[in-house]
Amino acid sequence: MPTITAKRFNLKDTLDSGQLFRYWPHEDGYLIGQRKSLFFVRQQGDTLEFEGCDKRYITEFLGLNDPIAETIRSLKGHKHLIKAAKQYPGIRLIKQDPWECLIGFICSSASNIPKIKRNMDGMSNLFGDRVETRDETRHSFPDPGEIDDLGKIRSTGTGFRAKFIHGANKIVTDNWLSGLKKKTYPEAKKELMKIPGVGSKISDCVLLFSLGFREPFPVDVWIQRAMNEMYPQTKGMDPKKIEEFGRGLFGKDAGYAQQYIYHWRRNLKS
DNA sequence: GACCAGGAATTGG
DNA sequence: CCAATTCATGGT
Repeated sequence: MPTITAKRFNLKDTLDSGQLFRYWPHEDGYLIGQRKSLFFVRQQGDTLEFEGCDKRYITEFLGLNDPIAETIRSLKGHKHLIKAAKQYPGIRLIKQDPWECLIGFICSSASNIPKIKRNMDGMSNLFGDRVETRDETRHSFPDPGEIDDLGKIRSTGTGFRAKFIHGANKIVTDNWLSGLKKKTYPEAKKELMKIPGVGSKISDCVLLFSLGFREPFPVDVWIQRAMNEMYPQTKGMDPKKIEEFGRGLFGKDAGYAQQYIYHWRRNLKS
């Protein structure tokens, strides 16, 4: 199997930090689905072994070239944050397929990770094609335009989000999504929020986890909780205010700050 | 501004 | 165990 060297990287923490939904523990690694592809990755110390995709792709996907030392340096004045980052130094922001990411986070509203996984697997099974890697079969994630049956979308347990997914499927294209990368953060966010079911939090997730932006600071209940504890002055602020507070505090690396805080707080005590 | 949609997961008693 | 609460968005 081909390999890559990845220092101070942790595959498990990265995958389990709530960024993507179609991955499955397999043998002593993971199978990962992204649109038409299905690939396998396993970590052995500083070495990543992979199969089913090329080296350039997986390096980009896992954020292995992110200047993480620089990010930590620029955040080092924030002692609460550094505590979280030190506990999970191997987390990276991943760069996933924007369309699949968008639908995943539309599913995420008022939901939870196991259920989102079921929604996404269900839509792949109903609308996607068979794909195989290492003798395992999964289904690809459908393209924009292919998720065209509201009843089937409902049947995967998406509930009131089904009509948002159906609506997004009608108006979004891959080209439109890629075009957002060239815009500024506020402009790209404004565009994304035109999609039904996409508010401030979900657009920030898509910008951060698929379109390469680093300054979004998506605020969900876990971030709100953690920020209230770490920065008491945020108590009583609504999510929009906390988002502004976080971006003001952490600046261009607010996205990484958010990811450290989220994973740390969710894994606290248990 | 408060409530609901649909429902599994999580928390509280 | 069973009941209450959680949860992001858009519409009323």
